[in-house]
Amino acid sequence: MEKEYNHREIETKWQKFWKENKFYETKDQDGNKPNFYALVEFPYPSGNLHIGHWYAFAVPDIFVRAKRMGGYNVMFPIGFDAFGLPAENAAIKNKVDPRKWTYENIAYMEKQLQSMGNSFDWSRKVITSDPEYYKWTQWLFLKLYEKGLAYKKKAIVNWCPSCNTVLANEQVVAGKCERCDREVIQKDLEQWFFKITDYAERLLSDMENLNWPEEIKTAQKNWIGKSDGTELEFEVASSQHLVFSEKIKVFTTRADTLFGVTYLVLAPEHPIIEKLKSKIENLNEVEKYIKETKAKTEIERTDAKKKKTGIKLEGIVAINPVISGTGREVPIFVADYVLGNYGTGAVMAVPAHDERDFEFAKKYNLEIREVISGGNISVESYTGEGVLINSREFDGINSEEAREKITEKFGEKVTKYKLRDWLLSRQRYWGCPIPIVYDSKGKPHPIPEENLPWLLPEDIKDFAPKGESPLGSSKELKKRVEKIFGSSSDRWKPEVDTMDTFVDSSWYFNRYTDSKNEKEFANKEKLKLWMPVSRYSGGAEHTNMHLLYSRFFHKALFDLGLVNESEPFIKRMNRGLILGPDGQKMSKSKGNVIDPDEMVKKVGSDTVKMYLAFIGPYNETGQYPWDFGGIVGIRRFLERVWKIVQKIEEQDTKYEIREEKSDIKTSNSKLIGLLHKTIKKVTEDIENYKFNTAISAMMIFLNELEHIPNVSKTVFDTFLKLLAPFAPHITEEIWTNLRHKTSIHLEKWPEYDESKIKEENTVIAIQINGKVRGQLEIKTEASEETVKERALKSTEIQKWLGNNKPKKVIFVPNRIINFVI
RNA sequence: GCCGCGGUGGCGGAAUGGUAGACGCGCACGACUCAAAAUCGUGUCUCGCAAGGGGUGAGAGUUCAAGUCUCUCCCGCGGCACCA
Repeated sequence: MEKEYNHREIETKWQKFWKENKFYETKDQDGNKPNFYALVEFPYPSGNLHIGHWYAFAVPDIFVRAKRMGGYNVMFPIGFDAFGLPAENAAIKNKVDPRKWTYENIAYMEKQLQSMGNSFDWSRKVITSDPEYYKWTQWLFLKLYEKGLAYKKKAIVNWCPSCNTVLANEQVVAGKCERCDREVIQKDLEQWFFKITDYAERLLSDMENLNWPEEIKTAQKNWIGKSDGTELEFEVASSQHLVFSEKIKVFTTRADTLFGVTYLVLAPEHPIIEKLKSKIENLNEVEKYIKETKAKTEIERTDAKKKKTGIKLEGIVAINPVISGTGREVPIFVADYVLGNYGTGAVMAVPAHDERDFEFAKKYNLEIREVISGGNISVESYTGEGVLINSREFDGINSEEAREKITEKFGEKVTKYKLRDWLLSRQRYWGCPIPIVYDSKGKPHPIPEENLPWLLPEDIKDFAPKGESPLGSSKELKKRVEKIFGSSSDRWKPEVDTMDTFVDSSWYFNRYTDSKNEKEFANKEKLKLWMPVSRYSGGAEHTNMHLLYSRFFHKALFDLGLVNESEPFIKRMNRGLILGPDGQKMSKSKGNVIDPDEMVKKVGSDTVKMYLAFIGPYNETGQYPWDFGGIVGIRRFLERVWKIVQKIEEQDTKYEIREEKSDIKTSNSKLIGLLHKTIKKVTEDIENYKFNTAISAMMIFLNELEHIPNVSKTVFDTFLKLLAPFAPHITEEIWTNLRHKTSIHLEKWPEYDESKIKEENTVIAIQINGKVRGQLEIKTEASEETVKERALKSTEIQKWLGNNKPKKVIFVPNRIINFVI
């Protein structure tokens, strides 16, 4: 074996070997091995692999390799989430075809990914911008459309007046356009939506069965934002007490405060304003207020810190259904702090028991009527619960009971969610075309299935957004529509928007199970073999978007009978973030970017991968700064492993004849014990994604191994197998050098023997009143009596005890004996 | 404001309620060397010559025993944010 650890040579060699021998192409079934589906979020082909990709892919590969050695038939697929804005921006900036830009990036990144030495199954690769893929995105869209889960409606969207385009919520930063810093405005547009709100309850309740970190579950819970409450109707009357037929429905979670209502507030977009137009005496001012509200961005409008504004509707009043006589008629306001898209768009205001209403009432000098005791409403609102007062027959009962009784008598029990429908239309070129055409009346019709994939037209020169999707300028698309639906002038119009890329990524994990199927998005039997995903690793930023969208999509497919289960991901792990050496987020402008290619060249892929695994616990979403010093520690470790092999090889030639027998003799039992302890620790830590402590256990073992004169080959072989998932190249090289005929990665994962972990002697701490006063080395599993006897003999302990007799003795086997005096 | 996560050496981080600081980095000293690097060895929370004392954001509590459990507070990070 070579004296020097030449990582470049070794890594290239084995990567080639694994590839040529199709090592990681997974069969759908392999003997009686159980299938295991390990998934990582597929990357966007930005053009360059950064350290974050390494952290996202190389570290879970440790788990995957260990699982494979552990006897599972593991599928670990990879692909590209290839549609999206950056390609289009590059196209506009550099006048290149987004298609060309994307596919060149993919080719380059694939090469970079190869250098990682991951055990990816490339044969199942999916690229979301391939027509073979997006054909099925479109097909699934149409299935959802048929079921009424995809629909079109007018909606208010974020619009950047200088970029001339719709922005996704995440592209709006503090009310400004992410790219040009221009103030974002609101615009009314016809848009496609998925009816995710229909699934709110199931998305919420099905979380119980998911083995996901609690933090993700609570984040999704908050996002869905369920609240149980009551809907109540208020009649509307003129100031002359003439009751109109229109009523105002309000939603409240505090029906117990109904007697404290002193006014109603409508959202500016509430339809009743239009209906009662002729009755409103100050209509001009009201319309002016509404217009002003619309000019505001949603961010501005929903800023809770902003002072509340509103305007009273003169000439009309609302009637509190529970009050007769004074206080029965209450004024109605329009105010932008009430949202049109939540609840009923109208609220009953109870200033005594709601902070916002209190603030508003103070400003406009409105009545504050206390109905729940317990607070001091002359100072501030009291939002807690309590006993009802000023509420007639409900006086004296508590809030909870009152809510039920009042709801039963005057209203209706309802549940509301904060979750909004998923807006999927994008006025963009580089996305999956929405397979819809419109007839002369503007009614949408699906593209017939035989015409899928509904191709993204290629005759577009200008990708710059002009307010309408670039697809609108395609002659080819128009012709295609005419060909299918008839050429009688321009009666039929194609949909020109494309889909949000989150649609592409909401079902890709299904496609991996059957990525080449031309007849189905995935065969149901194949799906059954792999789905649901056994373990999904990814970034915390996807908690409320990708993960929620995917869950919704999968449930919809389940209801359509297309998949076999209603949840796609059994277990989810969120990883942390790698920061620059300065502890800041890596960014070109800060100049703190670590280039993985460069690092790999310098120290090798095994070292980079292992360092990332060592940097901190992978099962927590911490932030870990890159440390050049830290990585040399790992490199040193691998070099020491390399070196110790030379020692074994020397011995091996010396003891060639009794090669396999020499092991037990030359290894002392202490080392064997440590080996089994190490197997246990590494096995368990890998399962829990605590790779950092697994590595430290292997370091401890190596430290010990280096101090043993004769290193047994089988002991070392076992150690090497533990290391194999962490450092696949170097271990493969050493393994063959040790004259093994087959790959180390096809070896069986070592098993530990609990009985061998126990050492002969254990050091027990002797405490007096909980303070350590001495130590005692004694036979493992020694009884309390023995330990006590030996401990009390110690002069040190005698000194501390003096004439005191222990009142109490606490004994924890193999750990501690504590004398309480 | 609400929700979630966290706060341990010079640094990244270890610790089923049971000897805090494993492992790695850094640093110091030593060996090897003409010398340096690399490598190897020893040491490295803190005060103290020592015996011993103190120490896991602050304060209280439970316990024979608290980094770990409970309460109050402070700080940092992430998410949501007028959701009635």
